[in-house]
Amino acid sequence: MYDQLKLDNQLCFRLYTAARLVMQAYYPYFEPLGITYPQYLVLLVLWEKDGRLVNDIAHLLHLETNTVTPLLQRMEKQGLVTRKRGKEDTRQRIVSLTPQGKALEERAKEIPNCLLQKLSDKMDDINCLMASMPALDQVIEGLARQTK
Amino acid sequence: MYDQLKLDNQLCFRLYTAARLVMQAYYPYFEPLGITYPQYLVLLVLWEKDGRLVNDIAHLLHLETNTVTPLLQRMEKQGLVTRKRGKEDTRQRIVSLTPQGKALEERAKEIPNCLLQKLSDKMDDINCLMASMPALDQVIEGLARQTK
DNA sequence: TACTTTTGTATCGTGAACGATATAAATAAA
DNA sequence: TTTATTTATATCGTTCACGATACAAAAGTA
Repeated sequence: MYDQLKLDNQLCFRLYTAARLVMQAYYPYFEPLGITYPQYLVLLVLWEKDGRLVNDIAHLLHLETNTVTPLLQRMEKQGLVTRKRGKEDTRQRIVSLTPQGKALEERAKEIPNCLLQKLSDKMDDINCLMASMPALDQVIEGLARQTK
Repeated sequence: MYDQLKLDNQLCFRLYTAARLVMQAYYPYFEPLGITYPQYLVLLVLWEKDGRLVNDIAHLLHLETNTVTPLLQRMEKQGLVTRKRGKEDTRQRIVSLTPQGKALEERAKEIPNCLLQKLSDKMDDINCLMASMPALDQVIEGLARQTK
């Protein structure tokens, strides 16, 4: 058994597991809003700046457009966004929030705090991870560069 | 726009993105072996100890059995594992490595180092994250507790 | 202008991930 | 011993995630 192949030694396994479990922790709050975690991410970027192109959203989230397109189609069907064709460039899709989509911001704003409260006994560890966010960003940037 | 709803402030988005990008970084190495990242995780736990039950694997990976069962079925079809019924308890499935599954360990052992080399210019950040692994484990434990 | 390439999005197929549900075997209770 | 409950897997339906591919519009080239 090679040490580098032990689950206990693998950073990636932690990231993979932590990401999934945090998403699961979000779901009790998403359910009343009728959204999923990736849909929440799309809403986050649209709440920051409305009327974006599919490609912009995909880049911001480090996703492929063939992931984002069906995601947006589902969100359109649910009445959260509209997908209008671009005026000058008719290939483009301009994704905009509907009133319902906008209204969710108010209802979502407390969710991050709720999650933190759930983990109030792990506050030291959370702070440690918060402090590592720049390092995470660097690694993400390094990995994103590879695939270019 | 609420600060806590900015993508830039969200730890979870980093975890989600980093986990996906690390998986993508693995794929060039997985492709010659014909496996996926979740299949690699199953192999990791079987290389550590062969002949496990579906439930044990699921618990170790923090996955549901309804995720693991189809995963193992695909791995069986590819000839990486066998799934034999338990002798005493016939509901159980004893998952064991085939010779091919065992043989992959030798070929996989250098993969983690290869990944590290790819990120050699981000070594400081990697070390920072390695140092945060106990914090990540604590948060994972905290979140896993919630869903029980 | 006609042709080629690039760009923006969409479709398709496959493998996760998970909630809900099913099923059969093992265990506990009546 | 019958009945009820728990346990170990499995099946189904939906949503991601992504490689491969398609396609039409836009931009560049001959």
